[in-house]
This record gives sequence, structure tokens and C-alpha cells, in this order.
Amino acid sequence: MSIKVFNTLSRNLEDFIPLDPNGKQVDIYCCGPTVYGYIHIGNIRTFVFSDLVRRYLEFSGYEVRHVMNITDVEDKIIRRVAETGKSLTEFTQVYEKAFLRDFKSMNCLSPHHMPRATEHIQSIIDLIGKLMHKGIAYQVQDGSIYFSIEKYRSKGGQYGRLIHLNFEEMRPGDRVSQDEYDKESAADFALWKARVPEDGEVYWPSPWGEGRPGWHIECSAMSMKILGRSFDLHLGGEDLVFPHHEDEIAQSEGADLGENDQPFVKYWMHGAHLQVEGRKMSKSLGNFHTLRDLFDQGFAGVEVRYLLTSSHYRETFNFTMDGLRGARSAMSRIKECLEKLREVAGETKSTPTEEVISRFTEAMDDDLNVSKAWGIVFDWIRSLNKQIADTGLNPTQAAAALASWDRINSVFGLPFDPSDEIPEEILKLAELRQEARQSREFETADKLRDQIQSKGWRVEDSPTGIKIKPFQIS
RNA sequence: GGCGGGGUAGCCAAGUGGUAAGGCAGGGCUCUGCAAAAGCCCCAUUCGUCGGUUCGAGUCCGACCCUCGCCUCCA
Repeated sequence: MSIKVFNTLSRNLEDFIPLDPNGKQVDIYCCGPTVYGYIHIGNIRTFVFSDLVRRYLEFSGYEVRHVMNITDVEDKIIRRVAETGKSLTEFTQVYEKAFLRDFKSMNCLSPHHMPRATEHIQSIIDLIGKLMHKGIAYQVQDGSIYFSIEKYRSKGGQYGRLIHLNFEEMRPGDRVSQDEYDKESAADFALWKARVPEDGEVYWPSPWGEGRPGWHIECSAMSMKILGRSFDLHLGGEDLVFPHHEDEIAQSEGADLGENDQPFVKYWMHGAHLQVEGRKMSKSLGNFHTLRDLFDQGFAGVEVRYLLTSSHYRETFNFTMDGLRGARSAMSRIKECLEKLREVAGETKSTPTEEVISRFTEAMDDDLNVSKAWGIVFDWIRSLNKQIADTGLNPTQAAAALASWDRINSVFGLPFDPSDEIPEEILKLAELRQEARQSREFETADKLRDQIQSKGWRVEDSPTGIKIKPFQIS
């Protein structure tokens, strides 16, 4: 009956039970983008995954409070800012806007809060202050502040719950960057990075001198500020398990270590990465796709979103252009069925059919088993098609089917575009063609059909009359 | 080296002890003046390999092979 999710903390399926004693409100935090460039199809997968989780929680009757951060200060950003000569805000605004546009085009629901790191510097400083006070953060010679994993553990903090790594046996030094040379231990991470000349104008004052936040601290500070010290669900891509999320736990629980033994987050869910054409996506392999690229190739948001929601979030997904073309066929199948249902239903309204909804729910309750859920939906579509063709479907049944789809699609969130307005000119040509057909002047009719097609529209004859659709190339 | 995913039809993919969902592609049919579109039907004696447990194994156990990822840039 209840939702089961795979919790990265326990590496097990767990019943999802919100912290809210009334069992009603659910607070979720999704790691948002670092705005230094256009996001790619892999990023999109993670955001669509988070959106699916939120939508399914809402479908299940929870009141969701959804926070997604915008990380707008960080090493790569600072480097790019220096290269471009723009101000930090000028630079990040471009990519933040582009991100929001992509996010919307995937029909992702807007989070209730989208805090920017640069607007929460004070919260970040306060949190670092608490960690300093606890004695689990320390300042090094250049002024930077680091989190001490050793001190955290010696005071009872548990480090490594997410990643399950043996830190005693880790080789120090391999990838420690130069600005971190005087850390006490290789695994320690920066909370506050002291200002260096390369940072340009990107710095803030703090009790420890001018500088900027480390990479992980903003998520701890902002999530706790908005959602409180403990919340239900934290989401992100699998690469964030370590170090980002591990460090978030340490910072957040470290700040009131010994005073509060509540876990920072109850459930952690991580989306797997995707590959493109069977290989890791990379610019050098030429298989690096941004959403813009796919739209430029004529694909629609609904097709990309379907493809990304057609396989389980914990499995590596192989994104292929073939798959995307297949998604187009699958989507048009659903679209056709819905159109026929609308014709039959007319103005009649009804409520969802219990049977298909409960089967769908059962599949999704099982850690979002979308493959199974889609199997149920397509079985259902086929049986509807059959009913429409064979026995006929009365308007009430058709309306019930449409209501069921709306309910299901409140979870899948497929943005079926409203049908394009058919231009007057095309309608006129189609009418002339009909007249020609009726007087059996097929040559004239075919010429008119070609003419219509050359203008980007396709006319289809069906038993119930003609249909005019936009003509898709590819 | 440590940790963790995977290997099911041409491709994608569900299925954790009872005899292989679903999607795409392909084939056939229906409808049609012809098309197109759509719909329906068909499409894995078999689940990486070899052993074992069991009345029964894709599912459990053991060994092996292959593949992908993480181990302080990353969605």
C-alpha cells in the first residue's frame, strides 16, 4: 500500500514514511545545477527523475515542499568569470535562465524554493561558525576553513554512511589540489576558501577573512534554512553520493553534534547516469547532447521526457537517437488514442477507472517501477483501441479513460503540445481536395495533397472524415 | 586494489521459485480511389557460461567470463 524507495543510506528498499507526524507533508531537496554552462541530457535525466519523484509523491496524496538550489559560486564559475571578464551575476544569469528554460521545456514542476548560494552567504557563514565553535572545523595558514573528519568522528560523528568507504585505507594525496596543501588530512574538505587574486571580485567578508564558500556547504546551509534541521528526502545524481552528499551530512549533523541526534535526511535517492550510444557522454566522442541540440534536430520535449522516464532511475540508461525516434512512435500512439477518446467523449465528463489506476499505483509504489507502469499503460491503450474499433465505447467510458490518463500523466508529466492551429489556406486547399475526390478527379486531388504537404501539413483520410496534421520531417 | 551496478529477442526493457510484460524496429492483415496515418494480429522452447539445490530456476547457491560506474571536477 505504501511507497517503497531505495534508500542509499541503507542500500535497501524502505517503506516511505514522512517525518511529519500527520503523515501529510513531505519535504524534499534536490541538488540543482551549477550554472557555468548549458546543461546536457545527463543533467536533464536527473532533473526529470527528481520531478518524477515529486509528482509521484503528490499523486500519492502528500503535500510536497520542494527545494532546488542554484549553485552560482564555485571554482569553475569563478574561472569562467575571470576568462569572460563579466561580473559573477552577469555570467551566472545567462546559464541560470537557460537552465530554467530547459527545465520548463521538460515540463518539470517548479520547485517551491530555488535558493541561490550567493544569496545565502550569511547562513553559510553562520553554519561554518557553529562548526568552528564545535571544534570540528579549523583554519589553515592561507585563511581557508576546513572540515576535520577526524575530529568529527572523534566526537561521535559518523562519516562514510552513504559511500561505505574504508577511510583508513585511503591513499592520501592523489588528487589533492594545490590550494589545499596544508589540510590536516586528505579527506578534509573546504568550508570556506580564502580569497586569492584569481578570484577577482568574487569574495565576501567573513569572520575568517575575505573568501567564498566551499562546494558542499551551500546545500547544507540552504536546505536546513528552508526545510529545517531534518527533512524527508534528498535527491541527486549518483556522482553526488560522494563526496558531496557525504560531506553535507557531516556538516549538517556536525553543527549540533551531541545536542541533536536526528539524522539530517531520512531518505536519500540517487539517479544513475546515462550513456549515449553505449558510451560515456563526452565532447571528444561527439555524443554530447544539450537539450537545444535535440530540439534543433526536430525532437519535442514530450519525446525526450518519455525516453528519460521509460527506464528505472537506478539503472544506467543508454540514450540513443534510435531510442528517441522510437519514443516519437510510442508517443504518437498515445496521442492518437487520446484524440479518438476525445472525439467519442465530447463534452461528457467522468472519473478515472479504478482498475488501471490501481495497477499503475502498484507498479510505481515499488521504487518507481516505470517500466512496469508503462507496460500497464500500453496494455490499456491497446484494449481501448480495440474497444473503440470493435464494440464501440460510449462517451462516459471514453471520458473515464481520459480522466484516467490525466491522473496517470500527472505523474509522467508528458507535455503533449496542444494541436497547432491549422492555417486558413491549408483548410481551403483541403476542402478543394475533398471536392475533387468526391467528383472522382483523383489527379487534381493528389496534386492538392502534394501542395498541402509542401506547406508542411499532411492530410489524412479516415472513416470519420479528413484529418490535417503538421508534417514531421525525419 | 576497494566498493557498487549490469548481462533477458535486431534494439530498449519488466520480471526474485510455478513455466518469458511492455515499447521500438520487422512481417502479415484491415481500412483506402491511390496513398498516408491509424488499428489489430504475429514475432524469445529461452534469459552471459558451467556446475549445484529443487517436483520445478531468468529467478536461490557456487565458480567463471564480459561490461559499466564510483574511490575527493562531475547530474
